[in-house]
Amino acid sequence: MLNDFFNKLSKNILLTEADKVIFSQHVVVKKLRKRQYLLHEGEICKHVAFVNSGMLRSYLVDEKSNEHIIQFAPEGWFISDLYSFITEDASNLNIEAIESSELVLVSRASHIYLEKAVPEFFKFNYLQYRGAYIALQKRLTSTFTLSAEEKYINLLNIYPDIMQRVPQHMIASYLGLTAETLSRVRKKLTKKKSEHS
Amino acid sequence: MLNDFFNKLSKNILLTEADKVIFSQHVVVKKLRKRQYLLHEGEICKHVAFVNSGMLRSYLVDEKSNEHIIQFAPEGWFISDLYSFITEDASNLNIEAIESSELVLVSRASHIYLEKAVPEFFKFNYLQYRGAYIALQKRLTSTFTLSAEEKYINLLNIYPDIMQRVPQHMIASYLGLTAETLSRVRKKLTKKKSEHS
DNA sequence: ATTATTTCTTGATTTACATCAAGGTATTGA
DNA sequence: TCAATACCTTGATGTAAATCAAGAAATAAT
Repeated sequence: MLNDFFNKLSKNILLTEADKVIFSQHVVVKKLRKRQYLLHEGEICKHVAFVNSGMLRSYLVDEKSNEHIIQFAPEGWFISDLYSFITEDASNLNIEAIESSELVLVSRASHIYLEKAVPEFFKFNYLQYRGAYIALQKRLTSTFTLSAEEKYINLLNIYPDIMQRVPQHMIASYLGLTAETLSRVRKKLTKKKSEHS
Repeated sequence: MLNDFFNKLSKNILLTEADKVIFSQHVVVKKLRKRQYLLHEGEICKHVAFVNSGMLRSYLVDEKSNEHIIQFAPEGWFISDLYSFITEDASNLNIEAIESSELVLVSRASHIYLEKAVPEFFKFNYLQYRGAYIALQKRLTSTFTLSAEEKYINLLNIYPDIMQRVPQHMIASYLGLTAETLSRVRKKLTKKKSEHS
């Protein structure tokens, strides 16, 4: 049940069997069917979720009720609203399963406990946050510097696997484009490709 | 010399006098005049800099040679290219003093050493990265969801102090706007204000 | 003091992308 | 298996912000 979770942690830190026992006492496994929610905006985010299988997305709905996808989380990834999780303020985000998924949930109290009880977990989170910050900075610069077409190509290069499993309008939403614009970009790209041969 | 630096750390962690001695042996104080650089793109980022006084900016230059400001760092802030600092890959960023500044520099080797020798420093960085990630996510969502005018107002609310010290074209660059657009936004806002009275 | 540089403004024009609208194609579900 | 959603495409039109251009103000430098 927790194997994938432990393997993920073990990629960056050293977990003893004793550590694993501690973890197993402080996490919960949960299943979500496609289109079920882990978090609705307005709620306090109660968990960090590790995705054992399936895929989730977190997104925000703006004034004009357009959705903006913050993150995709396929198997092997974590997802949460870290801001709400830490501050216990109401979240602006929604977290939804876009495939039927199995999750390992860590509550706020458990998260704090585990960082103390398993110092390597503290280190793991240090690395996660640092990496997430760097990745997000790249995303920000790509939204500033690239055209719609370049953003799309760039994204395909970074996450080819994820982009194959996700509907186009969600890719558009992640990139800050409309579905129509992305459709036209794709058309142009296939035309380019065929001319190339 | 290092008082501001220690005060900053002490806001989040507990530093002993012994810790301070260790720090003082592993950091370097450096001054930059206005328009001098801490980092040029293509170089490996060798330091994390704490700003004792003055202000720096980090920015990236795109294909069309437009500048995009990633970060402003006035006194009390840290600045670096974390990606390059960690991976030792060449940086895409430039870091420049926009006022004459005094910095406390921590090299990569010292950073690693200090995190081991002063566990509280490791914790400090954990908190820094986590906070930076959350702040950056807010910045990303504001670029997705807000109009030019809203972005500007939002930024003034978050960093009123910094925005008063920085030329407008740099504010524009930070927001992903042109200087002309920001100038027009500001004109419209002063008009609104005068109508209000 | 006055030249030079940087910064800001304003107008005219262009452009990338959004919006609106409507039909087509899958996929899902009783 | 047929209706209902969800998803994708295409065209026509609109628009916020970029670009181009040129001058005015402010700051800095000699």
